[in-house]
Amino acid sequence: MANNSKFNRQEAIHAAMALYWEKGFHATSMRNLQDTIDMRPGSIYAQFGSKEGLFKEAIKHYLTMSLTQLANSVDTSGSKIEGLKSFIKTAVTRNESAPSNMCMLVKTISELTQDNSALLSAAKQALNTVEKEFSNLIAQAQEEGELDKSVDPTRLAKILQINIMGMRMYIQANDCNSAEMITLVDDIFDSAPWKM
Amino acid sequence: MANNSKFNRQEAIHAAMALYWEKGFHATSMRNLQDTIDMRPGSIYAQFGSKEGLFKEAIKHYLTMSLTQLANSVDTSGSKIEGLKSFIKTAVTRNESAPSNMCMLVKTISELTQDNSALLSAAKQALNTVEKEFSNLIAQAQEEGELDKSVDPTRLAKILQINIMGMRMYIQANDCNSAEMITLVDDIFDSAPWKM
DNA sequence: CATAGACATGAACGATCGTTCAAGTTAATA
DNA sequence: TATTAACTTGAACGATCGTTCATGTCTATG
Repeated sequence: MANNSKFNRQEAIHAAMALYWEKGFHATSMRNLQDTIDMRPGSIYAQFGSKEGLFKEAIKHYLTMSLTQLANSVDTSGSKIEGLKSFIKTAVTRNESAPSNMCMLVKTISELTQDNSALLSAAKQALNTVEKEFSNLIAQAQEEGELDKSVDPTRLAKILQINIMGMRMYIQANDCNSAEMITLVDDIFDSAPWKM
Repeated sequence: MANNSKFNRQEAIHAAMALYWEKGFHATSMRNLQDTIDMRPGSIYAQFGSKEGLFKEAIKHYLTMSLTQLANSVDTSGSKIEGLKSFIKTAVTRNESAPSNMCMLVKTISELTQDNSALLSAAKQALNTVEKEFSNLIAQAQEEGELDKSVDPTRLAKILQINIMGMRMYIQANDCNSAEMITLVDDIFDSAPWKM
C-alpha cells in the first residue's frame, strides 16, 4: 500500500454537501466540485463513481448531521419536547452562514424528477427518517408524561414537518425580518391541534 | 409584411411554462423547449431573447393563470372565504395531469440562487402578488361580515401561504394518499389562529 | 407578376458538461 | 534499494449546452 493518507473522505463529502446544498444538483458542475473539495476528476470518480454517487453521499451526510443535531438538542434541553422545539426554532431561523436557509432534502425533492429517481427517493427516505424521529420523540414524551396522550405521535410529526417546510420556504421566498418570523413560529406552536 | 400568422405566442408560452414547471429551470434545455413548443432556435430567440427571457414569460403566465383561477373560485363560490378555501383545497390536492404538484413559483424560488437574480426576484414578486390577493379577499370578507374582524388580513394571508407551501411540499415528499391529506387540510383549516 | 420585408429554419459556434484513462507520484513492503 | 500497489493528476473525450446568423419561405403590397 502507499500514498493512502492525504485525503480526508469526510471533509470532501462535507464540502461537496455544502456546495450541492447551496446550488442544487443540476446547477452544481463537476468543475465546481473539483475546485471546492480540492480533488481532481480521477480521484473523485475513483472514490464516488459519479456526480450522482457523490450527491448520494452528501445526502447521507446531511441526514447524519440533522439527526445528530436533533439528538444534541434533546440532550441539551433535558426534555424531549423542549429539545424538539429548540431544534425546530433553529431550523426556521435565518442563518447567513448556512449554504441555504432551506432543508437540503426538501430542496432536492423540489428540484429533482424521475430523471434522477435514485437521488429523489434517497432524499425522500432521509426526510422520512427525520419525521420518524420526531414521532419517536413525541411518543417518548408521552410515556414520560410530558405530553398529553390524546394526540397521535405520527400525526403530530406530520403536522410539524408540514409547518417546518412551510416556514422555511416562506423565509426563502420573503426577505422577512426574523422577529416577524419568530412571532409566527410562536403562533404556530401555540395553535391547535398539537399544543406544544 | 409577410409570414406573420402561423405561430401563437400564448400557446408557445403556455407549453414552455409547463415544461419549465415540470423540470425546473436548469434541467430544462433549449432543445427540450424547441421540441415542446415546436419552434426553432432562431424563432425562440427572436421572440424571447434568451432562455431566461422565456422563463420570465412563463412566470408571468403562471401568475396570470393563478390569479384567474382564484378569481374564478371566488365567483363560483359566491363567497370570498369559501372561494379562497376552495382554491387552496385544489392547490393541495394531488393532480396527476399537472406538470408538478408544487407551485411553480415555489419550485423556482427553491431552485434558483443569486446566479439568476432576475428570475429569482420575478418569482418572489409573483408569489407576493398572490399573497396580497389572499389578503385583499380576507379584508373584503371582513367588510362583508363573513369573517371576524379580529384577525389581521396580512397576517392571515401569510399563515395561509406558509400552510399551503408546507402541505404541497409534503405531498411532493411523501406519496401519501389524498384522503389522508384532506383530513390534514381540514385540521389546519379548523385550527387556530384563523378559524376559517 | 415582381418586390419587399417579416418571419421561420437549422447548421454551426465556442463553451462547458460529466467522464475516462494513461502516466506520474507516493510510501509501505521485500 | 527495488518493487509494488494505492492513490493522484490533468489532458482529453464525445455529448450537449445556450446562442447566432446566413439563408429560405412566405404573404401583403406596388
